[in-house]
Amino acid sequence: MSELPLQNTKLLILDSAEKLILTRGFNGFSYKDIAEVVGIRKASIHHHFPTKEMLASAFIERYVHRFGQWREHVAPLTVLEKLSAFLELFKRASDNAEKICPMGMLTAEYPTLPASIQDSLRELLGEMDHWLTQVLAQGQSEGVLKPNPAAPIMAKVVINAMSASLKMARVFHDVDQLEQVFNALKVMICSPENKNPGAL
Amino acid sequence: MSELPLQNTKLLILDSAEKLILTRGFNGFSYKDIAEVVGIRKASIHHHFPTKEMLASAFIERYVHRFGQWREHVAPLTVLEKLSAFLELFKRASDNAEKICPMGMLTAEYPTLPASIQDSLRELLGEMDHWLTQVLAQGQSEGVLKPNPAAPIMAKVVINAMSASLKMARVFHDVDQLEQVFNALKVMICSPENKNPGAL
DNA sequence: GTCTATACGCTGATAGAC
DNA sequence: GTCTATCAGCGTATAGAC
Repeated sequence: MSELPLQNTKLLILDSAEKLILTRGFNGFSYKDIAEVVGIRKASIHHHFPTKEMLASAFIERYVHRFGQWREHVAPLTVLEKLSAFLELFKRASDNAEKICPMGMLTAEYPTLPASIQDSLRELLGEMDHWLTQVLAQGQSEGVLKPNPAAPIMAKVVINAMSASLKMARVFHDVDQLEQVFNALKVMICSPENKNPGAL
Repeated sequence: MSELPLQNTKLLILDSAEKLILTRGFNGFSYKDIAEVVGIRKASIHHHFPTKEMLASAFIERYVHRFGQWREHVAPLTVLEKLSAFLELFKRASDNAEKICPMGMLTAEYPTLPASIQDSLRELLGEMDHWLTQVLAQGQSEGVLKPNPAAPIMAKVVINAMSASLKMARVFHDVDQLEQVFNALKVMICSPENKNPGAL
């Protein structure tokens, strides 16, 4: 009667791994940390995820999957609405300046990561970059965004700035920085007639 | 006759710690790694730097000091020249896409860092932010930079984008991304009459 | 599926000889 | 200043009982 979750020890492990990876990094947490959160012995974790590498793999693959779902969810929106949704994505990822995004964490740890995680990370980065590039290109062809810089580079500027802003927000306990940086980016990429702050 | 360096074991340790921190992170290297590079036993390192925390402290304080020297060095330059020098700083920090900057690495590891390192990092971030904000504000008052967004936020966009670009350049073995992102930022913040790429 | 027990390398750090 | 020897603790991971 007290155990609402039926068969989800594996899910609990994955969830706490996600939180730990996004706060402390792949090299910054151990099975002991998860065991304490989930309430089982650390040896038991190996039954669900035989190695730490497989646990991290499951995390990042779920993240890729979720991003795919999110893309479908925002597909019907306009370009400017999609950009707003993108900001919301980062704000949610921030979790009150406690976490950062997989991009910010795992690219920093990159050389120390198992090869399979490096591969999955590049896939995730590629998908995010591709999505934003497409959105920005559409905005440029519609005229709501400035024609320069070209969409692929503009996408890199936006993603990189947002990703690093998550980390700065955490260091200085200041979630507002996220929104400020985003609004600045908006000013920098939107065509003049779309710059009024209330429009987005 | 074979030993050119006179009294610099301590310096060798600090140098290799710097390289290791900027490639693998504070949590990604050990005294063993340094011992192998420098050619002494790991116990000997403690004679020069009693704790790992003190070693990291020495690294970041040297970095802050160097940034101070660099600031003096570029002081006589114009705003646009200073921005160019700033790009060069990141290109040098990249070291052929092998390293990232202290900002990118240590802000990711932030919650796992000793308090003294967290403090030094915030100091470094503050100094970089302050310098760039001043430069951008001057550029805006001179009219070479766009008046929006305001200099403090514009500085955050630029620094964040550059810092994350270092990590992307490393992941994708593509140093050119650094310069592309920088040029894009230039397009986004420079007044129209200064946009010609050859000018900077 | 979870447990206990255990393996075993690596970690930062200390003591004391040279 | 560097060495050897040693430490306690933690890391991932395995074996096998229940």
